[in-house]
Amino acid sequence: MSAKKRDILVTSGLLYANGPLHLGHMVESIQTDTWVRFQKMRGHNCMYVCAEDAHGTPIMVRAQDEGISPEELIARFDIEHRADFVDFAIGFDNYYTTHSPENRELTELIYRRLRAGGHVTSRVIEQAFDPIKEMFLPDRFIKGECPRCSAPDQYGDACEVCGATYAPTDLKNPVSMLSGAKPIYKESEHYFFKLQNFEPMLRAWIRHGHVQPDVINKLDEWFTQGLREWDISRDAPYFGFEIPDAPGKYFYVWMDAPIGYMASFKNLCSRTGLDFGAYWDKDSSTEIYHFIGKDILYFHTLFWPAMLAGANFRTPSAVFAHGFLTVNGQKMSKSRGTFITARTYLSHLNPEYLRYYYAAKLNSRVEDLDLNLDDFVARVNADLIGKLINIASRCAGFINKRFDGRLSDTLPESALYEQFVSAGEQIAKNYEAREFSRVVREIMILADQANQYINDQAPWVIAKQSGHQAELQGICTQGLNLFRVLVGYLKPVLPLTAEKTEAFLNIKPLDWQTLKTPMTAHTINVFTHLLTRVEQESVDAMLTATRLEQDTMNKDKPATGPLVDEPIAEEVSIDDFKKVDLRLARIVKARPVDGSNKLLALTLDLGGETRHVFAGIKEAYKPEDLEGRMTVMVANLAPRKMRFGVSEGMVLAAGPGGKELWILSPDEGAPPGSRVT
RNA sequence: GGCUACGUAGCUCAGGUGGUUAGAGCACGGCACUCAUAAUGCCGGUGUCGGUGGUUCGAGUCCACCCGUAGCCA
Repeated sequence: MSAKKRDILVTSGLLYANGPLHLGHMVESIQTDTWVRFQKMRGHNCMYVCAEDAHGTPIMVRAQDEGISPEELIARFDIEHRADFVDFAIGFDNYYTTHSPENRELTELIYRRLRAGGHVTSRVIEQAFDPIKEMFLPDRFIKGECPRCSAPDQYGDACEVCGATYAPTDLKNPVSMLSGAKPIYKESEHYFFKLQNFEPMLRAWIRHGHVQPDVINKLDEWFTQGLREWDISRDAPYFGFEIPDAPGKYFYVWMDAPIGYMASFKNLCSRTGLDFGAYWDKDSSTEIYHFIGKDILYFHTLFWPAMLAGANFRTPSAVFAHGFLTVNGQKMSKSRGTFITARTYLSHLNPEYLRYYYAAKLNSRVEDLDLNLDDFVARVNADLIGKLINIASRCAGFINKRFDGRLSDTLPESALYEQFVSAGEQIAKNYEAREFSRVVREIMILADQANQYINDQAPWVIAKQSGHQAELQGICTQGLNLFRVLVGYLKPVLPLTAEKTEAFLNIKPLDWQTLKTPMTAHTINVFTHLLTRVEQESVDAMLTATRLEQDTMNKDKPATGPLVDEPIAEEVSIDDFKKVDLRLARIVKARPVDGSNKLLALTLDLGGETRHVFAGIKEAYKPEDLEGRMTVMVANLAPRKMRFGVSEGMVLAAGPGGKELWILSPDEGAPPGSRVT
């Protein structure tokens, strides 16, 4: 262990002040908090700051919808988020907001320096504009049909059905999600950060151990595509900071968000007297680490270091990305009832169960982490209750009852204790490297050894023999000392259990150094429940509650579905309906149409008469699957001349279109030509 | 669609630079124990290492393609 005291600043990703925290957010907070607590236990000066991400269109729009100011909205989520973090024992040294004077000042400073350095340019671009709401629309606020596969209801940047990416101008039948109006296109001057100016600097930076090895490949891909200018401005109305010397223009939320890390730290400095410059100046020798999710690598490994370098600040020591959370092997999903919020979890389960389970599965790589709820129950109960807490539970009774809480003066097996102490260096290395799953594995191997020791010594046998009082006291003292070391090693993961243990053992807060000396000739308190088993019923109750919340939310939201997308048409009389002559037909032949990616040419047998019909169902059906099938057609529709020939009728089908289209089939037995009445 | 990563026992995961019969925990079966909110210890079986082909004396480990999962596409 290096005796040198390190100065470390740690951040985790900002939380968007637009919705509740869920168990996916907690992966990052727990990972970061565990690492920070470890550094503090090692005696380093480690500060953990974070903030609410408070700007941008979604927040502005939501506040409008709720009839409140954005400030009121972000204040509400700030309170909710803080409470969630406190209850999960996330020990921020400062939790702030990007909507702060410090952040405005720093954002303006960085912008001015970038501009002075020639790294900012401006030009007029064309952008979608909602004529009713009178505001420019982000891509995610425009929906329409995919230009490639015609899937309806797709966002302006990518199609979730076929995976195509495109510009919102490519969408067919685009509508604004805010007003339902068709967007128009308007010109506006935008400001750009010239990221490409920093390519050599960034290429060097990522090769010097500042990012994980598996991230370098991804970054190489971006370099290969070429770095492009980054649009850092948005037009009013926008909730954010106005750009200096540019009235009506605001900084894009992603511009001031990472600066929020600095602002939160600056706020901490003003409260505690820490030296801001010692951490952020260009020649700073302190360490700065950002823990983030893999989805925001681009911002943290390219834009952010480039912005800092361009504004004459130091760059981060490292960016640590983690994967996403899945629940029972699948993406968290509201419809599957696995979109579990932090608060719902907390109302049913102990936060340390989750801290332990995540730690047991986290490593230094950018890998997704699965919360398997059956495994969660089994693992927590087996490891924490069966192995760890049990050690104390099986020793404490004897010490409390037979020796009035008094531990023996020496350890009977000091070599075993020394072995536990020396294992601490490897555990520390793995903590430092964020290999928490290895940490947990190593600690559990030690816990097994402690249980073996007690089994071998059989204190319950000794207890029945007269004259072996000192031996009994020694065995239990040994067991409690091993337990104390294990809890010490797990303290970054289980701070609350560690605190209860410290109270039970009647000792000062554990750190890495104090573990090296055993606790002897000392009086402990009466053993109390340090941690209880996870009950399957609690997990079930949490899932039930999650489903209920989801149902409630769905009721509040306007329904979606075919009836909403296309309301039932105007009433007609039976005579009107009878004008349409629907007939059963057998599809005798189906073939693709040259030059059309939507149409199939169908030959239909009406039981004596043959019709040729073009049907727009090519994306939904293979021709060979249709041949021989019965279906329903409009038989008296006026023939229509098309580019590919004449269509003599129409086949009935339902669905929004594209791949989502289903033709009608009659029950078996009805002969072709039968009229539908 | 392009790119990146991942895909090992029923479950959750280990398996630097390719090398004897592929490992651990949980679960499961047997035995022991009873101090412990049944918690512990000992013994035991378990896998065509996603698929196909290739490089090699030898591949879970390297290469190609395919399938599946996740993310990114500013």
